[in-house]
Amino acid sequence: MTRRTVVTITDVAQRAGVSRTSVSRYLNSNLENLSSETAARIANAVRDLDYRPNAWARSLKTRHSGLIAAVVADLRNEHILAVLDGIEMVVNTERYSLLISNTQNRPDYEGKMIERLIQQRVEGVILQPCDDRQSSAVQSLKREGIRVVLMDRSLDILPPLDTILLDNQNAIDQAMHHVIQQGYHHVLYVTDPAEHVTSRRERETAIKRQDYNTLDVSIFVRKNSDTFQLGQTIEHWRTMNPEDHRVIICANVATTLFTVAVLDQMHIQVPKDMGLMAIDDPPWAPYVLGGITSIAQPTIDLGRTAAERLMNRIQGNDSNPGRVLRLSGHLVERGSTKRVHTL
Amino acid sequence: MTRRTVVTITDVAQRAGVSRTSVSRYLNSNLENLSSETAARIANAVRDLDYRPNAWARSLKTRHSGLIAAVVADLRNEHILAVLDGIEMVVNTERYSLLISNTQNRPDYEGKMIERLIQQRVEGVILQPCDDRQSSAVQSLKREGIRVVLMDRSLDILPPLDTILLDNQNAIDQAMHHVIQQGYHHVLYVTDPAEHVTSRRERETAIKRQDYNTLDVSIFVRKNSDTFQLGQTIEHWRTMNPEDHRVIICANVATTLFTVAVLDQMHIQVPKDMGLMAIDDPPWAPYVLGGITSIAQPTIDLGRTAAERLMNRIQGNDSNPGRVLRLSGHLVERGSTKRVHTL
DNA sequence: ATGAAAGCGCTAACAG
DNA sequence: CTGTTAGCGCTTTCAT
Repeated sequence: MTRRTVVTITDVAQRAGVSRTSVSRYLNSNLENLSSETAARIANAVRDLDYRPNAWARSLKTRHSGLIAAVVADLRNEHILAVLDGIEMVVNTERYSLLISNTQNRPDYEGKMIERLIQQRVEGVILQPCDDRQSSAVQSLKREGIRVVLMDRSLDILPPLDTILLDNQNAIDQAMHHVIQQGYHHVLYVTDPAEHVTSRRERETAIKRQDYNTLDVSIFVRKNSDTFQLGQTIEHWRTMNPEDHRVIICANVATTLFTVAVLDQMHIQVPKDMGLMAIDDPPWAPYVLGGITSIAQPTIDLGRTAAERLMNRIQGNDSNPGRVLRLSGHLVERGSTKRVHTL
Repeated sequence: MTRRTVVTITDVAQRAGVSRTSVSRYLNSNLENLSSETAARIANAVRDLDYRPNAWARSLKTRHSGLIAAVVADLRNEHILAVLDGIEMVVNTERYSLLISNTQNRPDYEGKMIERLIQQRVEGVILQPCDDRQSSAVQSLKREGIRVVLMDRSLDILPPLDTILLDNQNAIDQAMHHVIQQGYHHVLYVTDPAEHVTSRRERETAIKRQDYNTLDVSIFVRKNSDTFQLGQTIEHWRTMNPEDHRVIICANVATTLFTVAVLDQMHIQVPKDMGLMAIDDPPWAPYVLGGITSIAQPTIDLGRTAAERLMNRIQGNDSNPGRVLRLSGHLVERGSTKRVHTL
């Protein structure tokens, strides 16, 4: 093929008739120590030879790879797209490259992937941990001097790492207040298993607090992708609370889609038969069920902020202790919680 | 911090009381040339020191970085998620790491990013090109011996590269046949500017063919995110064709969402006032407008196949010429094209 | 079966 | 302002 033998800094130096040092200086914009004449000669040589510095060799010397990694729990979750976009923007602006790993919510995969990232000598990792207990991989990262920022979910670790989260407590509060304001009495909260996922746990805990004392709250935890269970639960819940002040709150995008599917199957009318709300506000929310009322997450900001925090640590002070930052969601009111038969 | 001085192969060798060569052999599973005793000693040393090989140093020697890149045109496009997921799976299985770059459909960004990837010495690139003219970056990749696979969109390049595409012609045919079968006469095709994006162009060309002679086809090209233009167009189109055999076909997810928003604003009923179809089938399609009829793309397969092709070239025969593979979409029939007032 | 030695392509003191 | 020298951490002949 056109696979010309690789051109190195030595080739450039020879062609320009200077030392490799000078070429190196030129490449790193160390122009103070270069006469404009040599600089020009080198520039030509670089152009002529179509030379590109080898990042590996450079990294080996400088201990600076220009690599950042984002380790996410579920790449199929639409929610993560905007977050990744936010990350990509920052990373790119800082002239770093972004590695992406998908752990599929499996701690064992997470460990393996982080291990590989360490060997790849990434400079920093933005991690959405899939299990709050699994901190050994993170410990390894720290031990190797790799900066870590937690995103979307946290980890029980001391000293704490920089962590960017949705203010889940606040999000649930906003949802509950809205629901109360609309005059609902019975809430069915549909969520994924909280177990060791802090975001889910925080939301569930918030839901369970007794502060919303006018509300009767039930919780449905989705075990698998079988819609039957939820259908049964909804049916039963409706029968038990026949007086129509019912609203379902979905914990995330996945459960929202899941719930909508079930309601669809059951031919349940929203908001006539019951209301529906969601945490997180995907682009299609306005057009499903006459518009789904939701608590929108600052998704891009989540990513952007996480990346900024990370870059900040990489490029300078890694000394100050990690801080937890909670970004607020905001209520987006739509048709799915408009009560119809108010009595 | 716990930032211990980095441990190298030399440390391991010393601790195990062997040479670096032996350690290297051990790491690369060159066990033929190692007594099981030394192997064990090395294994211990590795464990004790928590040693991790440095990928840069290794790459420098072996010219094998373990890095693959996916360069996509728009990371915010939901469609790309599934594709990336497919890619990630394969790449990960092959124990490579995946870099992701977002060109935001800007050829200048694309060039810069590819340039960076070359310096990063990735072994292969999966590219969704944002402009079919811009091939200089791709030429550079080839010149550096980096394998390239095109995905979703193609490029006017000779000799052709491996290319994985949706069979756009076929997708449009399926859509048109469905629409005819449902008894529609007037089609409004809503698309993004085709200019130098081959997927859009192929679809538009297919739409324009005269084979669908029972159909009257109009085309709306979305210039910006302003909904007013499309609203006007739809209004006019409806007035011109008052006899209700109208259907809108959207070229992709973005235009579908856009069109749905406009129809919503205009209080147009689907399928009562007009039908709607979409190319591509996002997860929410079943729940919008009573279910959007669509041509589902084999998104994961697109990604998976592209990655497999790439890995295949990397790991062996790069000799055979690039081939173009067109994957078929399939019709998913839903409520949005159920004609109501059939005469 | 094991080790010595020579680099991979680059940068960074240190001299001049 | 420029070049010489010595590595970064690893692999790989080539001896032994």
